[in-house]
This record gives sequence, structure tokens and C-alpha cells, in this order.
Amino acid sequence: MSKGEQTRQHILGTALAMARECGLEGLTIGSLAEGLSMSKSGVFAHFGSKEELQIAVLKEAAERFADQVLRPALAAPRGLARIRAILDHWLAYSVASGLPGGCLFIAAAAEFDDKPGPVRDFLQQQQGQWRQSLLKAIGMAVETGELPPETDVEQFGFEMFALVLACHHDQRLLSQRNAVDRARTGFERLLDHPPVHLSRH
Amino acid sequence: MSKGEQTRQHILGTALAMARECGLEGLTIGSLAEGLSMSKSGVFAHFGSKEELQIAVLKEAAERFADQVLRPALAAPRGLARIRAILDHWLAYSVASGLPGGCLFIAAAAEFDDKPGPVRDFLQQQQGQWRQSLLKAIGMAVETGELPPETDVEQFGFEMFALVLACHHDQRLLSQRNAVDRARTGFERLLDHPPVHLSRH
DNA sequence: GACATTAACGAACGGTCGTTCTATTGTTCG
DNA sequence: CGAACAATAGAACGACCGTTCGTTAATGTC
Repeated sequence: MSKGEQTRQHILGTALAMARECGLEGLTIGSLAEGLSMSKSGVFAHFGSKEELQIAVLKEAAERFADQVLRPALAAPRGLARIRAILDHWLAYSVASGLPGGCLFIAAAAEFDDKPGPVRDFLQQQQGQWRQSLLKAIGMAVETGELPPETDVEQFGFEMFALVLACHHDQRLLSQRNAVDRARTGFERLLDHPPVHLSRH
Repeated sequence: MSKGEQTRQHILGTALAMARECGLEGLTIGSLAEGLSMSKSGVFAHFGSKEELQIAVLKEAAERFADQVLRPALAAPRGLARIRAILDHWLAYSVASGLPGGCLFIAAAAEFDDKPGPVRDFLQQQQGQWRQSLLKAIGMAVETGELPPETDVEQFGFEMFALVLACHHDQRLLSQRNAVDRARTGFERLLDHPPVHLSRH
């Protein structure tokens, strides 16, 4: 790895940590440079614009998410076990105990959900992909028969996502210690009574 | 109402709209003044600091939330009907169709969940109060017998909140049109199979 | 209608923002 | 080793930030 790529990675690590605390907009090149003991222009040169920096940070965050959540979960056998693994790693990641800043994607989603542009586009696509991966894992649990064949997979994914979002919110803003347990409890209810398609009653 | 209070309200209206789009930190006094055709100092004088402005905006948002969600729902008879009314108004408010910016509280929660200070304190307390109101309404549905006596009220509230958060996320970032329906579907499942305390199995 | 009070303005402050240059250092490789 | 190049520093830019201040215009009161 060349010197340039090396420092670029170093910058991204610090930038990611800062963005978790201040958001992607709150992240400034000046304070980033100071935190790295580099010059502003030295940092800047690696990205060419703040927007590119923001996207690079999101990319870095996505890679770490894949490393800490998706890939470990793929080690679990397809089906229910894998879904459980996803939830476990996901919860651990999004409220990583002690670490400041929480999940960057959740913060960025709220920050950019109304600001059109490349950053929003990238985030949107990234989040869409993650949802697709999640749905795929859920679909497999239907195939293995661990979830009923009439399961509404998208609804299942929506509600799983909802539990993680609420966990993040309660834990971080309201300092509710049992937020993770609440999410797990909700998930068990989701398993016991999965949403089904087209229920005529 | 004195002249001062009058313009203050006018300012807050515009500030709230702007904060919904750019966030509470992204809201600047300069652009706010421009949008009001006022001088920066004229706007500033009403609040004394940006922090005070942010809190005032949150207060204004809370009042509107009470007007559009809580108070209308209190008109419904206590019990299940009221919970349904809360959800309906809540969903309508948080993703107010067409209007840009979405729910300020959700954005502010992500923005300030890691920034200690008066703004975070205020938001925290406000969100705590709202959750309490929600739990109270759910508790009443237990009292009326529309929800089973062993219902875990806090878990019910947590999951209801989760559905609204996910709805907001999917609708705004992922542009999922059916997000509101997903939230409603989730709510029906919540009613059909409410979470209960201490289930020994 | 004169007067005290409040509201709004306009100019300026020091600071930081993202960005652009030029110069100098450090690395890479024939 | 030395030439070609990549990486970083440093100074400066115009723009905008939140904030202060002194002054003017509008309002409310006796």
C-alpha cells in the first residue's frame, strides 16, 4: 500500500469517528486536520471536496458494517440462525457500548433525507442494498421452513429494522439501558407471530 | 399580543420550517433573517443566542405536535380508539405528505443524541414526556380490557414508536410509498399479539 | 401629543468554513 | 544516486458564522 493510500485510510478512520459524533455535516476539515496533526490542505488533497470526503466516510462506514455485521452473520447457517446472528451483530454495532456517536447511517439518514445530492444518493443506494440483504436472509428462513411460507418478508424486514431504530433512539437519547432487551423481545414476538400476506379476516 | 411577541412567533414559524429541512444545527441566523426579510441582528435580538433559538424552535415544534397529535387524540374515547387516533395523527404528522423536512424531533434526536448541553436536555425531557403520554394511553386500553391485563405496556409503547420511526425512515430516505401501510400493518400485529410480561415457556 | 420603552437596523468584530494556490518535503523506482 | 513524482505544508482567499454595539424607527402610555 502506497504512502498516500495509507494516510488516506488513517484519515478516514478519524473522520469516521468524528462524523459519528458531529454528523457528516458537522464534520469539518479543519478539526479533522487538527485531530490528525496534519494541515488542512494536506487532508483536503486526499478528497478534493468536502462532499467527496463525506461519501468516502460513508463508504468506509459501510465496509466496517459489512465486516462487523453482514460477514460474521453469513458464517451462520442460512435460515433462522443467520437472522438471529444478523440481529445480534446489528444491535451490537449500532449501539456499540461505550463508544460515542452511535450508528453513522441512522444519523446520516436523518441528516440527508431531505438534501438532494450525491451524498444522499449514495446513502440511499447503500441503505437499499442493506435492506435487500436483510430480506434475502429472511427469505431463506422461509425456504428452510423456519418461517411459514406465507410470511410477508418485506414486512418482517421493515419491523426488524424498526426495532433496531427504536433501540438506537431509546438507548442514545433517552439513555434507556434496556433498549437492547426491548428490541430482542420485539424480535421474539416477530418470530412467534410473523406477519403474513393477504390475511382476509 | 405585543408587537415583539408577534414577530417572534412569525420568526419561529419560518425557523421551524427551515430547521425541518436543514436540521437544528444547519439552521443559521443569516439565512433565517433573509427568509424573513429582516436583519440578522433583528432576528438575533429575540433569542439572545443560537442555542436559545434552537430550544425555542423545539418548543414551538412541541406545541404544534401537541396540537396535531396529542390533543386531537384525547378527543377519542380512552382505550383502543384513542391509541388508534394517536397512531393515525402521529403518522400523518411525521411524514406530512408533500411537506419537506419530515419530523423535527426525529432529526434532532439523531443530531443531538451525542451533544451534551441544554438543547439535548430539553429534547430528552420532551421526548420522555411524549413517551409517558403514549404509555398512559396504552395503559388505559389495558384498563378498559381492550388489551389483556398482562400486557407489557412499555414494550408495547417501544414497538409502536419503532414502527413510526421506521415509517419515517423508509418514506423519507428510501422513498417507499407504502411505509405508512407497513407501520399500520405492524400495529395490527401488535394488537393481535400484544407483548406480555414475564412469559414463562 | 410628549415621552419612555421597545423593536429593528446596519455596520463591524473575530473566527471558521471550504477551497485554491505555490512551495517544499518525502517517497518511489530506474 | 538522482530524476520523476506523489504527498504535505503554509499562506491566503472570499464567504459566512454567531455575536456585539450604537443608532434609528416604531410602539405603547400618561
